[in-house]
Amino acid sequence: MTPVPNSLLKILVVDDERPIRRFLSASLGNRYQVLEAENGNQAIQLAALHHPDVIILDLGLPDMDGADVTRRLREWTEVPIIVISARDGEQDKVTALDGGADDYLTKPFGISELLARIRVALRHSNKTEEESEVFENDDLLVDLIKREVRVHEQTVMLTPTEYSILRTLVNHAGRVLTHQQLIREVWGGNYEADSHLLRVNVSNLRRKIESDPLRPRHIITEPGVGYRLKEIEKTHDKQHGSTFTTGI
Amino acid sequence: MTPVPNSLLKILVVDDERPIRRFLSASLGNRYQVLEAENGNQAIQLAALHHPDVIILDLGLPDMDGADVTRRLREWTEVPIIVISARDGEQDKVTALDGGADDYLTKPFGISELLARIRVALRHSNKTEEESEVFENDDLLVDLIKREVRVHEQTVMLTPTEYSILRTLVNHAGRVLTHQQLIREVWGGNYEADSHLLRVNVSNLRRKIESDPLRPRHIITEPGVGYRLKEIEKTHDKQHGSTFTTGI
DNA sequence: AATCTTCTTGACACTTTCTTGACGTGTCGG
DNA sequence: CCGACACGTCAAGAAAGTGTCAAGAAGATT
Repeated sequence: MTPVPNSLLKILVVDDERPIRRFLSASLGNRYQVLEAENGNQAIQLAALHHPDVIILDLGLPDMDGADVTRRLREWTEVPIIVISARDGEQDKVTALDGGADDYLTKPFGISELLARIRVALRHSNKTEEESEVFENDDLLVDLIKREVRVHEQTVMLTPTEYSILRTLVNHAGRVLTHQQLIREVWGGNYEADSHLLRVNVSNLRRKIESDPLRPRHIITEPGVGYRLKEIEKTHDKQHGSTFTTGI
Repeated sequence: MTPVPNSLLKILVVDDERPIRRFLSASLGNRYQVLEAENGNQAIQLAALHHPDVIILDLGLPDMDGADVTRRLREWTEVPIIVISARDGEQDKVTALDGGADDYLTKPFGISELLARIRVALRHSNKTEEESEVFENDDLLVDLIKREVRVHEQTVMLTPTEYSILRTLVNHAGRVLTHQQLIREVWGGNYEADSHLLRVNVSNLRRKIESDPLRPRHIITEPGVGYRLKEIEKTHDKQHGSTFTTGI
């Protein structure tokens, strides 16, 4: 499990026809790392496992509807989905786009157009990720670009899972993340929700980044809900405020 | 308390042919506020002046190339640009998309497809916007996105049940909720109707959010019926104004 | 194959929250 | 004035959630 897309960008190609898969793989293989799936279930599994940067999805799958695949994926990820289909009907396009797809190409299409639309999709996701590249609060500093975490100017080593949890919290700093949301984001969509696993990892994470793990100041527990990464404190409030809120 | 954007979203239509502008304006006018430009300079001026949420750009403009318009716009804004063009060549599409456009439609196209692609573009830009649903009345503030409750600017900690009750009341602020409705919403549909349980939790909730629990000003008891959350000022959503720079 | 790190699972102590029952208060009609 | 009724408060046991330790499993590296 590699939670961080460090080097080559990954593209998942979903199509039931082998020749088309091979053609796309060959066309994209120069620039991207290509994963292939031949049905919907395999697509969802691979997406959960590898966290691709773009998904190219053919609508005519044998086991499930393309719209179902999109919906299932959208439950836990916002990876750009480019739908390709032989059907040129306007209603098909509207259904797919409203169902969560980001683009729709009608077969046959030129490979350079597909590449250009992939670049557009990547541009979009890059933009959102760069919004919060560095998080800093008090003695904690998280650099999402360098993948570096510092406490009191000291670099600390985190395991991939720990870093993945922290990264997710940083991306939604200040907001409560439910156990489910964190588990989905860290372990993938089809993982059975076991909050115990999450608790152990949060415990380990706290031991590394909290100066007093018994009274955590960064990763706040929201009882019954999940966790929250505390943002910059207000100046006039000198007590460590009980910025808690819980709910279902 | 609707998650819908506040005012009407603005769309800038750029096309030199008047009939097409009129047609698009008529088609989009139901849902969006439409601005029209007939050349590149006008388009850039209007974009700078009105900050539209989406730009629909025809490539064949009299005064400047469509690619130039895109480039000029991209110098200062990341507003989604949907290019429409009569030219179906693949190279045209690649050039436009790599030049900063977010989508490319070949004329003639169906209006419902255009609308769907506009929704996709809006979905993308909305993703970065931090909308919050906030209920505010006097000294009480409930942020349903952050799951944060404040009284007198002080964050208070609520248990999951308490928060669930308060959230239900906020969602129907001003209206009376019967005991049955609240119990069903908080504990689930098949729960035995025991209003005593509800009373205990409301009591605990009041102790936390009412400055004088003996004379509650927010959660009003409607004898024999249920409870009501008093509202004076309606909810307000956070705007996506450029005046707010939430630095990390 | 041996070693190391990391992940996962189970057990346990601890804390918080939920639920129940008892009791007090206030209102209203007889 | 009294009883019936609905509501609010308190306290204690039950239930659920949380944090930590430790040992085995899985995977990578050498």
